[in-house]
Amino acid sequence: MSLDERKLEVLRAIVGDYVSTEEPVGSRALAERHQLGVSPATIRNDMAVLEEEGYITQPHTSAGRVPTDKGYRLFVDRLSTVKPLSPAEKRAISQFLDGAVDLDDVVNRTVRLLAQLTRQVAVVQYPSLSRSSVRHLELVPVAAQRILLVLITDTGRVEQRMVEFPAEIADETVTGLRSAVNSALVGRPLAEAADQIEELLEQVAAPLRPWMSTLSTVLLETLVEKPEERIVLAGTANLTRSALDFPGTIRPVLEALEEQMVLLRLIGEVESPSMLRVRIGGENPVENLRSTSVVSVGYGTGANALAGLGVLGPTRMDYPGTISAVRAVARYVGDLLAGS
Amino acid sequence: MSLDERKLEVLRAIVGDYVSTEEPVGSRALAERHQLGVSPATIRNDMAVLEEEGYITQPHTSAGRVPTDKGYRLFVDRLSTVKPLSPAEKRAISQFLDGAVDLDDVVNRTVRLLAQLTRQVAVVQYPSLSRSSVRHLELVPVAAQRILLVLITDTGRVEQRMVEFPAEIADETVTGLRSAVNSALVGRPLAEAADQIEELLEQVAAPLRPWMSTLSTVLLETLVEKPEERIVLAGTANLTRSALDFPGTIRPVLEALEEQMVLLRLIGEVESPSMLRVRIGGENPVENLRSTSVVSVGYGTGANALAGLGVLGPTRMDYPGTISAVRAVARYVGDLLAGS
DNA sequence: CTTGGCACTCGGTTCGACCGAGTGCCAGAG
DNA sequence: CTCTGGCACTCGGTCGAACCGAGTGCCAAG
Repeated sequence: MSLDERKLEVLRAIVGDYVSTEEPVGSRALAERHQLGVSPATIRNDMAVLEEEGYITQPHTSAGRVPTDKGYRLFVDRLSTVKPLSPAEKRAISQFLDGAVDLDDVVNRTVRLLAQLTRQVAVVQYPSLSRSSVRHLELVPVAAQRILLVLITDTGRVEQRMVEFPAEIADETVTGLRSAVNSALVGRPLAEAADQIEELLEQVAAPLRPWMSTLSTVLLETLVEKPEERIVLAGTANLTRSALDFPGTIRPVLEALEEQMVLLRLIGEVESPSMLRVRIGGENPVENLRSTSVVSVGYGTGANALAGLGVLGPTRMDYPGTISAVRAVARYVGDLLAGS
Repeated sequence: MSLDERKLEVLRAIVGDYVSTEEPVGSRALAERHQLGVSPATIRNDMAVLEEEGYITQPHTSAGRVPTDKGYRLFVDRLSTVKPLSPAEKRAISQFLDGAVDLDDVVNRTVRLLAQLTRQVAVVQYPSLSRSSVRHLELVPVAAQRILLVLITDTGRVEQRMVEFPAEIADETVTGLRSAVNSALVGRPLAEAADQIEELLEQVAAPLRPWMSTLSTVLLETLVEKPEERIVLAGTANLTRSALDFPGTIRPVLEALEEQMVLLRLIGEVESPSMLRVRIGGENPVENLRSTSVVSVGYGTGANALAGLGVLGPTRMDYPGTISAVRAVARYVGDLLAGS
């Protein structure tokens, strides 16, 4: 059942040629362009075996072969060699990302850079709230019974939420609440804040208690139960580069990309940075993305991942190049955030 | 040169039929579907005149007629009657938008709603900073020489910016700066904040001066000189609905939509709410969008516009329906923000 | 001014022929 | 047992001819 060396070489050549030419590749072309040292007829025999094993397929009888998802998988796992970035690309990364003034800026630049570098659709997640800690909480009165709660995390994210109280709230009350929540929560990971918030309600001075009750409900809701994840996209125009890659239309892909939840499933499930993941075609959990591949990786400061980023493109993509680019950008962004 | 009543009626019928069938419309079909009271031959004569005047055109000799940009323009200006929203649509708007918990939520819901309602690409701008006032400024120390400046506006926008100081900064200094900037700027429109910021630098207590110098530079830069505009999109998948509408590919359109500046030019230039603007095909300032139409309107609280929103679609769009939807959503969002 | 008639144009479709890339199989050589 | 050259076969893509039909422009008559 195992394939000998030459058959693997043939598969590698097929993937390489198909990715660059966008056309099914036949035995003659293969023999000409690569030094395999054997005749087209021999290659045909190898191809027959590869097809039987499910690594390649024929679009129709008199056409060349095209890799299947399984073929790409083997290629990615065992046949591709790392393609280091060119100095120009490395320079582009640092030039593009240095000079970002805040987190929004970092994320926006990153997603554009990644789209440009890979010529695919780029996806970048903001540092996940659930993996961040509280740096500061601010309460800003905006109306008699309303205050704006502003959360600032150690990763630089700033989140807002309106809090509505059942009665008018005095300035001293706001001050009291502010120092109470800050002393209880600053420095805490959001993921572990639930207990603190409940404790807070008990420990706080009696006059503040009713207010704190409302506030802690909102805090629990927005910080712990359903912390908002932010995701940005760029390079959707790259989907139109080769119309052949998608059956009929790119519509289902565009639809999938509009769903936050889908994007989160694609790139958000990361544990450690530098853990890179490639999902090829049908391996993908999302129905609409069965004809695309996703390369994703975690990025972060040190050993723990803050969030994910990645790119999405046709299964016929330049895996080695894309993987290098994604990895390099993730590392750079991680370092950048660690320094701030 | 002026067209008589029947010719206008014919143009209206052509636009209507073409929008719904997506096919060039001929004289026979026109006579059958509309009660114009004349024969196809007569309609042909009218069409010949309309074509000579540039309102309609023939894709090729033996095809029916299609409206030109000029034809759509006349239709929008003089021939279309307002199409009120159905009760179901009105209900959808209020259900969809009520229950938003903060500005991000409002904007996100709005853009999705608009895309769904019009079945086009929806564009919504956050309340413009230059038309907002300062509600609160917060300074949060994040490192020895760094603080995070957080601006909260009366429209609920929260903006952040990192400020780097040349030396370590003490807590009292931060407190001093915080109260200084707040007392000087709270309640001021950002557009008029420049003078205040310069004054601030002179009036502030001497020990704070060097710090204030750095801070005021950043303030000027981020609040006055290049206030950041935010824009969100939804419904790009709608571009694929009819492939015929775009010459060859939607690529140029997707590219244009990725440029913040382009979007800003399309929907950001509004003076008063309820001033609705329709840009048809070639009227569009952006090269890549010459085959699309944009319907935009300002939204705001009371008489002054906060920002713009709108939709973009093929020139062959249902103008009356789209215009009503855009107007209704803008009004609803304006009211929603006025109440918060 | 309107109408019916008529010749004309031209894009779209269908059909058949043909070409060529590519395959699978087989027999013979190494 | 493996590789190779030869050969028949398949089948998608292209080209051209024929044809159909929608739609037009023009004209003469009402």
